[in-house]
Amino acid sequence: MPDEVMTIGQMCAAFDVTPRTLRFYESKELIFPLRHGQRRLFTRACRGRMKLIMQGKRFGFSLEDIRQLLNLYDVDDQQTTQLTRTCEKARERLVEMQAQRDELSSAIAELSSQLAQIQNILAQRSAEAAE
Amino acid sequence: MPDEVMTIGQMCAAFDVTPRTLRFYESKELIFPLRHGQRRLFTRACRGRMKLIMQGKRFGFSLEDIRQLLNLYDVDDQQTTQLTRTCEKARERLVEMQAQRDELSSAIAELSSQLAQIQNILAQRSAEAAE
DNA sequence: CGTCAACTTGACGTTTACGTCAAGGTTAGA
DNA sequence: TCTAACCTTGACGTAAACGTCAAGTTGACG
Repeated sequence: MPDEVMTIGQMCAAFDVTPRTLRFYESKELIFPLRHGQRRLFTRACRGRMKLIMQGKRFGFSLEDIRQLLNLYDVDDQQTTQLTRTCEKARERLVEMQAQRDELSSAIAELSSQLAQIQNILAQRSAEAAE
Repeated sequence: MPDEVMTIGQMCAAFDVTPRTLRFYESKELIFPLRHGQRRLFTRACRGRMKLIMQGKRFGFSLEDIRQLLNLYDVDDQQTTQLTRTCEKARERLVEMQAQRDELSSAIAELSSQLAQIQNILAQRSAEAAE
């Protein structure tokens, strides 16, 4: 059952993406569906890769980054190289993400503060108007 | 002195942007430099707007959002409409930014955890290799 | 007067991750 | 057998915010 192969439509439903997305990923060599005639057939391996792709996207990796990481899986049987490289990439990304979050946090604080100021002005103004 | 007018080069130095950026902003009607012949001259008002633009960008507003907010300043003398509208926009943006930060935080947590897992595997493996 | 740096407009290019047709092939069910 | 649903490739379009030429002007300085 889990070895059942899936059509593109089923894949779309399963991963909440469009056919265009899956074809695009294939064209970028992120997934390698089989063929039955012209039709694509997505194996269990494809689904595994798709899971990793979706995760990678959440982490903010580019598709090209993801492709490279996925390729290491294939090439490196022992997977030690792969794991080491993945660690490096993950650490780099973590640093970026943390920096991004810090910047975002301070921007949030700043915007909050400015919003409060404006609301003060408006409150005063409406108080004056009520005199 | 503060009413001194600036060339595009001086503006670039002051705001750390390229000439292309300033011309682009003018074409998008975010700033309205004077002219001396063909040359652009950036007034104090321009610099004020540029400050707001740079802030807006930090907050993640699009240039189009920023343009609209800036325009309200000009149109609305009493500025009450402007301030109210700005508040709305700011609140909307704050919600988005907070959501973004939350998502980023959970992605960071997830990636950290996965990184830790991989590092465990590698640690085990190198321990085994040392036997 | 020359020239060099700084300025101008115009227009096409870049990036990423797909969206959106168009035109046609295939297959399952009535 | 016919049709509707699903699939295919190909190719152009989209968004944002500029980058990157090219070719021509202008202004200050020596």
